[in-house]
Amino acid sequence: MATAAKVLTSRRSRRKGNLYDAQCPSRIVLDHVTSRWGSLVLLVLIDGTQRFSELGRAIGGVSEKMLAQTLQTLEADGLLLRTVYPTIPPKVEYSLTRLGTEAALHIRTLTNWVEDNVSTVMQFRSKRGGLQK
Amino acid sequence: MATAAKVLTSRRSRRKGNLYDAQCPSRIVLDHVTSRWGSLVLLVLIDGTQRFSELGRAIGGVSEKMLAQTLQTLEADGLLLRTVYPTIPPKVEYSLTRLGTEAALHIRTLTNWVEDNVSTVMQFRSKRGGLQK
DNA sequence: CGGTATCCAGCGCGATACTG
DNA sequence: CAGTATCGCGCTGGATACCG
Repeated sequence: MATAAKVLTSRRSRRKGNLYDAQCPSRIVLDHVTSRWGSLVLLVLIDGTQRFSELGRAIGGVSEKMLAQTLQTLEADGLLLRTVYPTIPPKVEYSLTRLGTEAALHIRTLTNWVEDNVSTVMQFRSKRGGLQK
Repeated sequence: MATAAKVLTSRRSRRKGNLYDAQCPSRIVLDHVTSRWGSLVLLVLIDGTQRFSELGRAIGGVSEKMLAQTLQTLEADGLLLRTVYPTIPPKVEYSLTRLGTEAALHIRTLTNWVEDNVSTVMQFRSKRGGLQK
């Protein structure tokens, strides 16, 4: 139906950016804050400044490589601040910027909702008897 | 310092689930709703019921395989409802459940925030001159 | 139309080793 | 301590073909 197609088109054009494109900046930033380790870093840093190794221990199960990569990305996005103390041994602290704090609070809202509703979801899944993936 | 470790421990135990474990149900559900195509499906369905091919066209760039897989996952999670009309040609409609609507609105809040702030992030990135990944 | 089945290329990510 | 460099495997996901 042409009408249905038209409705869809108008719906799409109403959106500000289009997250539908993988190259879209919004999509990229969204991927950063919702990524496996990105979201956890943001959540941990809500509680305050942390050092590199503290972050690693607090999160758990993250390799140094992925932690460093994640931190670089979030810093480049302006979501967190990296402070280097030129001492021996070296000491580097990470904290949220204003932008990062906003992002982190949104992530926390989302994760809180998930945690509040996960039992409902799991009941649903077990009834269906499958797809425990 | 032992104290720092203690603080961290107490911080972690304060959380309800621990998203830090990849096998944690909460983490899995979070991955589903924030996944590449999962979030887009939820956003599109806020506007109302859609057929399989309509979803595909509305989202754009998604393969049939990934769309089907995403829809199965979200249906298994109880986030969306799949209605099959046994006609020829077949017709299948997808709509959000109450749970799915809640999730979708949270996703929309997050994506709206990202779109509102993406310009700030991009300015930040271009100043730094690198990491356009 | 609305899927499933199969194949396989790319790269995300962990493991390991090394550095200032 | 806080990383970077390199290698290799595993799984995600796209392309293609087929089905009810």
